Amino acid sequence: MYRPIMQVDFQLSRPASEARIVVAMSGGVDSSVVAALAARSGAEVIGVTLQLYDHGEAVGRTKTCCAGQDVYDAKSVAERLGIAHYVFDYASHFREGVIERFADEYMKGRTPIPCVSCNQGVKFTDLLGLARDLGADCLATGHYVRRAMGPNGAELHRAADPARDQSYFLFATTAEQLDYLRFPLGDLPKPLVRELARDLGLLVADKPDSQDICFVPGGDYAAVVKKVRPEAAQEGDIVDLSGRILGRHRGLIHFTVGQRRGLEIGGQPEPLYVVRIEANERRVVVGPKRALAVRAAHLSGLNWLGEDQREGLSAKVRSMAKPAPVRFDGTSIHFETPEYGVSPGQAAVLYSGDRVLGGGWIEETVAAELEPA
RNA sequence: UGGGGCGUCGCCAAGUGGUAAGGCACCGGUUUUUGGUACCGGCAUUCGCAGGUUCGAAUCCUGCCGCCCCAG
Repeated sequence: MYRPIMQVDFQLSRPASEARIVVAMSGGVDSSVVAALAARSGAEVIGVTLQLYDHGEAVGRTKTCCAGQDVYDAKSVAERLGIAHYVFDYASHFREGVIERFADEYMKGRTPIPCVSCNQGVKFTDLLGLARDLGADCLATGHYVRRAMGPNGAELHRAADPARDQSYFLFATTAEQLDYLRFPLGDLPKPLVRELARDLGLLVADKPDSQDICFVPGGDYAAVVKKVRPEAAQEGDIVDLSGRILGRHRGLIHFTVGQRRGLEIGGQPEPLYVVRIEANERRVVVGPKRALAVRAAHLSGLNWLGEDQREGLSAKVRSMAKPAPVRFDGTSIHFETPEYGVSPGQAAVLYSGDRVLGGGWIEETVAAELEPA
């Protein structure tokens, strides 16, 4: 039976037959399909996989990206597609730019987003530079996000499938990087991508989606942080909003603002949540849910992709949240209704409809004045 | 060693004769390319211990143990 092979537009500035596309291949389903789609486009395709870390004995696991098994999978896919494929060792870059930074943020009482650091550094700086060196017209990745051409150049938009949207992790992408990047999966629902993978006979078609932090094998990120920064395991007090000591904790790494579980403090009439983390005192401050309400957040490291728009915006303070209406004054976002669980170190990404206008890192938050219950 | 009170799951706590609520914590699952959140499920055959009364007690009686308060 004839099965139509989907064609996607790689938005090239010259005929595909003359173009060269570098595809970032993690070894997963998504980037494998991107490679396949690129190959179908008629352009010369070069698959590149970055070796970012090595789990050693953990090799063989299939839930993480860029480990031994994944490099092998990427290579196999490239072979089947008949495209060139290179593997580069960026482990030391990754360790410095992502893993150590991740640990240091926790040490400061903040909650990092390693995926953003990785996109900013290893992927969109190192790998992107590599693609340019290889003379490619663009670098294509498997991110679920859309790149659309607007009056002022390339724009970043949320994925068509809101359930898969990864725009949150790409807010720090600069206009220059965006100009060179391509995200062929942004318009496709995930099930279709898997279907394509099967139709193409890719052996990774049924590989499980990646989840958790890629460089943390068993989900125990605290163990990884302790390995890099042993001092991360220092104990401290857990206090309530008035400073009363309620208990002890086994290291700031285990906590993030808005967190409920793991405090091990019982006998309370209502659940306690981490309200803030005082790194210098190694203190975790907890309180009732209403104490988490935040009405504004101060941002740093702003990256702006849009025009100077400040009204009618919405913001996401975590990847899988529905954008909340906000006002932006240039450095802070002000929520129309209180937002909960806003943690320093996380990102605030600003949208105008489906378009990503930019975003920044949450430095500090302003508590909403709520009536005591 | 006079008086009073209390002892129910890790914590808080209902339940005073009819065969153990609930909350917190904890555990598991779902969701998720960050951390979290949320949701779903699990969680005392047993009520400080030992006897007794009763068809039947965590609930009544007796003794013992432990803790608290007042008075010393």
